[in-house]
Amino acid sequence: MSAKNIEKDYDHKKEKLWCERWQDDEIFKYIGDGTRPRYIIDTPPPYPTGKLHLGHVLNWVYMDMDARFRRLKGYDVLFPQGWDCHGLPTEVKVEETHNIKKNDVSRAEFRKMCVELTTENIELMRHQMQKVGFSQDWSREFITMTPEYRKRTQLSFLKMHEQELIYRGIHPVYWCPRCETAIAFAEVEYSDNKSHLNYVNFPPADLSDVSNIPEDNSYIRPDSNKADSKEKGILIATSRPELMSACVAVVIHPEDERYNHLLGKYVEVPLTSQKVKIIADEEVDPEFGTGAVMICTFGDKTDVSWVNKYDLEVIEAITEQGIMTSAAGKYEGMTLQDAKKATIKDLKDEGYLIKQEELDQNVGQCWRCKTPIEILVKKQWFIAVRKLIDDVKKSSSEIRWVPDHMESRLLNWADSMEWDWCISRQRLFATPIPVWYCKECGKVILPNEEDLPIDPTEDMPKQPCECGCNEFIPETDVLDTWMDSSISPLSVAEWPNPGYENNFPSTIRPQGHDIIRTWTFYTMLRCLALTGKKPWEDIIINGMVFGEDGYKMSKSRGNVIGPEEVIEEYGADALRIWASNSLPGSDVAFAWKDIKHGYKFFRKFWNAFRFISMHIFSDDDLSNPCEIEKYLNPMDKWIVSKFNSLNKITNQGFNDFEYAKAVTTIEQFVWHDFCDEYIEAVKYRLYGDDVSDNSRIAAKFTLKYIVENTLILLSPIAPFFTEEVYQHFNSESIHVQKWPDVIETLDEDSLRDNGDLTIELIDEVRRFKSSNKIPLNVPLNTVNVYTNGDLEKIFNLYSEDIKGTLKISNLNILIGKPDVHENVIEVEPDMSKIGPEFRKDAGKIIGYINSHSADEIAKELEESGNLTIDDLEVSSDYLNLKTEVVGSTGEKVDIFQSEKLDIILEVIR
RNA sequence: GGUUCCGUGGUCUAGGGGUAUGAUAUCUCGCUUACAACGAGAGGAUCACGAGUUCGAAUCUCGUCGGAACCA
Repeated sequence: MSAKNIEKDYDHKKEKLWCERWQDDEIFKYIGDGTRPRYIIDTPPPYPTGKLHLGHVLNWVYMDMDARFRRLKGYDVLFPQGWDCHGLPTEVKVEETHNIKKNDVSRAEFRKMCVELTTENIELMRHQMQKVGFSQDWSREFITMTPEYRKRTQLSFLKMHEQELIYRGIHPVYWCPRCETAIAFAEVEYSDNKSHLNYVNFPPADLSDVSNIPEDNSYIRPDSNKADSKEKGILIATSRPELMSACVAVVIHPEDERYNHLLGKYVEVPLTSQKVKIIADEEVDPEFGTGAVMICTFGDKTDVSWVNKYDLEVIEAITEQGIMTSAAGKYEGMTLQDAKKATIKDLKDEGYLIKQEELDQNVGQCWRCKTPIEILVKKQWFIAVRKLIDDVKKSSSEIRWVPDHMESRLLNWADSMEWDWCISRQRLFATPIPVWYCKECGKVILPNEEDLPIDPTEDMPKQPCECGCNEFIPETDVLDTWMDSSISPLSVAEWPNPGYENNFPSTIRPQGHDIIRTWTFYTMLRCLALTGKKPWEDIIINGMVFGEDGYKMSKSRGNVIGPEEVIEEYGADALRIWASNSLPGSDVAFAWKDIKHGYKFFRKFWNAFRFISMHIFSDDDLSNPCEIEKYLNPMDKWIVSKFNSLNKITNQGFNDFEYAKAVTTIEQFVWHDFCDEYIEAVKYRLYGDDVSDNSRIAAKFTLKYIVENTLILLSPIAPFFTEEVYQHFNSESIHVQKWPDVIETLDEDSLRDNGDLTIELIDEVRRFKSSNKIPLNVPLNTVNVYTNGDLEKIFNLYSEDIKGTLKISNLNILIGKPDVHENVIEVEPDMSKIGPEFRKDAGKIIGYINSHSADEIAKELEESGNLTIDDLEVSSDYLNLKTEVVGSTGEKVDIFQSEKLDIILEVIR
């Protein structure tokens, strides 16, 4: 191969050829036979929207770098990809595209349309993922809408039902009256709203006709004795007067002196006239409104906890559609809004309403349609989350969290669980709840495991009910989508097939911090319930992606940038390098300049490769490292020792998920140590006529070694670029290579340090040239380096490289000082020495130095060797003296003093 | 409202008891037989504010203010 074949510029458009090749060669396939240590990734199954966004990219770049790194380290990596298909957005989209309502067609037909749309979207996203270079084993893909997956979800339902961790119960649930479905806590969105706080008089109840006053907290049904609206009872404040008909008690703070004489007394609810007791609870804020609150079924979450706590009755005043029921009396059939207006008007007319004031409210609404949610009492299926909280917390402590502070999000959430997890959904496109009810006795009938998956609306139980009845009512509700995705590590391991334990728990769960309270929590819970084990060893959390404006990327904010536009212009590797240059857990801002920076880095690396390609693919034989190593000169050893450091730092960076550290260290090494310093320092050996063959071959060998192996370190981050270059060295893919070994014989700090000092000297001469307006390539006649004994030894070792790199004809490295004067121009206290030594007196010394001129101090030092400050003796060891040199003879020389090294240069042009 | 994270040159960022790293932008100089989309140099930060601990605080502690995210 010769230089002619290397393109002038790196072409990122070639990336797509490599993805095809990798897929064809199946180099990412999981073996799973245990011959190599296993590394299992519990890949998140994204919702197939059809569009990959930068949040996905960040999340998947972490996974992909991890997968590729572990492969280099010899692991058998299982990196699967799943799709979490079920969900309301798809149903809505299908209704839109086909211009239908879901009930216009049969359940089966509607589901078919959803499956079609989802299949298309998966295909699109699969393709987009490959374009970013993600190295999943696509033969292990899992799709939650398939029969195989549905079988697992339903099986997990049966298993948990057996353990009585799943139950059907009457329970308050968040309900969207528009979507007519229960929704999970996580699906409730809160938004600030203006509303009114109504001050309503609840007059004292006339109990004269009531024969038996209940001993508990039950309310008393309306009777003929109607109270006078004007009679002063208790003034309550409410933002939801339309729920007055569902009022079952009034609650005050136990220490509120305005009201506590009323405790246990009954008041009459205006308009609907039931008589309710006044009770006390600490939760009431006496400062808010009037300090007296009505408890309804259910105005908000606190109502639910009070109803439970005080064993209050339940009055259902709202239907699933958000319409008032017969319990609402004359308001029956009205919408909530109409009932509210009518109630307020009636309260006013009848003299109950004392005043209204504006109220800033934080209203819970449906995340999808933004309709305010209600709390209804419904028969639903639940998972008994609270039984498992302690297990989840214990399991969490056995998992390594990266970063560790993310664990507190899970623990705080687990501790705040008040309700169980409602898993029924009144939708269509989801895994059916595998249950029938006996038409006769109402018994819950479950299918046999071997018959799964089933759809109770299409299949029937194989046996009659115990009561003899052979007619069944199918459960039409379906399962919450988290029921599918929260068994992903089990699905990845192909649970419950024999041998699943080999691949479970997963080694790692990579995910965003936004779903710790959902996906993480549910997965831990379900895996514990189903296997008794934690789902993963490690969990690595990525942050959210922000736009260039500093806010989280979102459509509504209009700051979204798609991966495809970045890839088109700068390539996937530039995008990946942006993503890699971040910390787990921290949010990452997108910035075009970061992308450009990555792009520039690849150009720089490409050019370095193009340069060395002109030399290393030559007639010189570089194939015998053992032989060549003998001829490595000090500069070669320096760059190899620096590479050894790089190897260790990146290894540790990848291992600890400190990707930013890995990528910046590689960049620094390539750009500065290798390109700016090493390549410049070997040119004379490549081009010079008076250079030995051995020296030339050693230089070429070193160039090749560094580039070839640096590519491997970089390959998890930039799989395309590194493959493109690596192909010039090896016809095998870079992604099936091994992580390079540290060359122990060349892994000494002295090699690195001495080389660094020499580089510093070379830089000083360059600075000298620059400040004297001498072009860099102009040869210098004589350079005398005056320095101390330590540096003299080092520089002499490197003298050939110094001469060659800087084109110096005569280089003399001497101990001592040239015939010049040195003037002290600045004295700085060296706090790192003065502090620990003089402790409390440190301030005195600093004061002395600041109040005396550099000249005075220099004079004192010269005369007595020390500074005498009161009773303290401070030698020059504790001071940093800045000096300037002035030539003392008439000789035509340039004098240059280094600020960093103990050297003075004397240059004769 | 709760929880968590974060405030460091104009902008972004590393570090985390001894006057601060790097990037980017700006200015100056230079065509290094790979790269001018390059290289060298310069200027530019009382490390959000206040108190405490300490000889010494950007760093530790407490408080205040500000920002963001997640959740209610």
